[in-house]
Amino acid sequence: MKEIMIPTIEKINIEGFQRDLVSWFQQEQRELPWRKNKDPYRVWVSEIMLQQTRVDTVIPYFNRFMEWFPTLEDFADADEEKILKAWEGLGYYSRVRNLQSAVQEVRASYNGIVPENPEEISKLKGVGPYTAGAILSIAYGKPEPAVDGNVMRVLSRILMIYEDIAKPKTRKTFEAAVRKLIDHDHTSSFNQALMELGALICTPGKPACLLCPVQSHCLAFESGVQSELPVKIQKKKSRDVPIVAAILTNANGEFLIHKRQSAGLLANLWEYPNFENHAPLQPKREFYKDRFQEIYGVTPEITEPLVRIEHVFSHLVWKVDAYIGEIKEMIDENILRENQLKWVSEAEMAEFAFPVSHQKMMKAYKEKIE
DNA sequence: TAACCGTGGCC
DNA sequence: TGGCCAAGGTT
Repeated sequence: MKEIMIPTIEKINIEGFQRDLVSWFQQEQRELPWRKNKDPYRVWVSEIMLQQTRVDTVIPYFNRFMEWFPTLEDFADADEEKILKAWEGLGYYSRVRNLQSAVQEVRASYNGIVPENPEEISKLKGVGPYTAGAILSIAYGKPEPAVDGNVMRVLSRILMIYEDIAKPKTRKTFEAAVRKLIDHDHTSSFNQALMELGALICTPGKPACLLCPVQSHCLAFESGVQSELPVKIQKKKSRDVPIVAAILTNANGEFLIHKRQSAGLLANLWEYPNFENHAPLQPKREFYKDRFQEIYGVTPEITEPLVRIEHVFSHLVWKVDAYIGEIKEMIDENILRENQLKWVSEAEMAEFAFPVSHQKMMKAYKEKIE
């Protein structure tokens, strides 16, 4: 175990920094639903939702989640369809499956009490270094670092750290810095203050240094280099994936939906039948009909084009060509089951979680048939 | 380590 | 308009 050196930390007036940062937070913090109390379950849910997701996006999801699952036990007992529906549109869907798995583990192994030490809490699915530190410091007052993108940006400027924050090992440098800087009497406020400052003042583009409560402690401001920090290498471009999809109906006015596989992209979500179109120059309708038969065991009549949708993911882009089609013949129950297919009415469909691109397909369909 | 894993807002 | 960004974790 090699000790991490941060030479510039010697230049910081630590007590003054703590005082200015914490008092600013205690006066200026936003009122947010997960700040109403320190219930570890609520803190936990909020931290998972907030991973890579903006506060304004999370707020309505969090409030609805607490209505649906007020306690840890309620969530532990919920069925998978319901928890995915609670997450529909938030993205990174493994978060909610890991959260339920972890909550069930807490109930089974810890008598329903979220563990308050780093070793145990870090074993829970979906709880990494950041989330562990956030729960421990916010809910339990433990002096643990909670290093997210905000904290790395803020402290890279305060301490003039030029390490590339896109590299995983860099997080350890900032954890070491937080361990030196953290106010042991106000762990919750201190950690949240670093993030709040990053969100409101010490922003990526043009930081509002003139409004900053810790400007007098900031080495980057002192040197006028705050806009050069943090150092972050750019990620490479994502690739395009051409997709053909179809909203398929039967004589009863029902829609054919398909459950995605239990691992990987959009795992366990429902979707309209589709496939990767590796032969985009093929003549359309008969070719598509054959592909649907090969993949799903159903033979639709593709009647007309519906809409083109671009679905941007972190690392790839779906270029979706959506069509409308009909299935005239009766499909055997075994075929439906084996291929994870289901006929549902419009009302029933509302119980299932869909990716955003497929929600857009249905929206376009409804507008078209009006 | 680097790739995978969503989505919406912003400039 | 396209790249960047947002309270990351897993493999």
